[in-house]
Amino acid sequence: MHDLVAAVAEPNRRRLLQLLGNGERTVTQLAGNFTVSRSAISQHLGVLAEAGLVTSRREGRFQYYRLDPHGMAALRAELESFWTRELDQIVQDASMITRMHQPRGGP
Amino acid sequence: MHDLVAAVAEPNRRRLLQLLGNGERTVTQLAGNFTVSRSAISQHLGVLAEAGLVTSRREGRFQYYRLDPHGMAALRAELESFWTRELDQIVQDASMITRMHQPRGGP
DNA sequence: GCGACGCGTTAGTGATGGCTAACGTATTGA
DNA sequence: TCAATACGTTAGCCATCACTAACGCGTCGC
Repeated sequence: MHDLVAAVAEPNRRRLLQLLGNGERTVTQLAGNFTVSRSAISQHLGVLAEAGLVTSRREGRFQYYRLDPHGMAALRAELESFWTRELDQIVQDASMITRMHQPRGGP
Repeated sequence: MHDLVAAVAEPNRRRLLQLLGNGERTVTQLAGNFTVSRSAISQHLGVLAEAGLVTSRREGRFQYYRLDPHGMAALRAELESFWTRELDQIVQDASMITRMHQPRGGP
């Protein structure tokens, strides 16, 4: 995977990271939350590991995956370096317009 | 493109959005910042337009592209909904560790 | 009208992605 | 020892991607 952002472009992988936000999980535990096969999840975890976003630990038959804080920090840094002040200004304009079109109690 | 985040997974497209953060640009103006062909840039712009992140306006021979505030807001919302409090906590742990390893004037 | 310009579109190609099915391996409990 | 469990790996398939080259179309200046 040529890019940290590309690693989280896949929705299932994003969901995996969110699940791992609650702590260590085994592959089977994680796979229980998806409709795709356990093999697919294992491969997604491999991608996330190669990207440095997760690490794993062996315990008996179980392979526990957890988030890698360094990798996650790097991802956050890359996202923030992308999201410049200019882009933020554009979004603020959008919320202005939204409020204009929905004057009562917008988000 | 099946996903807003996937639309910005491509580095050239991220760069396009950043360039458009400075205001409207023509295709040739944008393409001047890249090594790939103008056709490639045009296709990337097409992807961004289909994702609702940019709009375009015709003026004579020139096609001006600009950011779409609504789409950019949607992208921001999706990124923020992904980046939960749990993930943020993990990253804070990482910065703690970083400071422990580089005690003097870390980022 | 005519050539130069700005741009979109298309065809084609090589690479990559996501998935399933099947197999292999280590571990556990009986 | 044997079956079940947990997991990785592989092969193979189909879809999608990023890109270039080539063409076509509208627009502008002359």
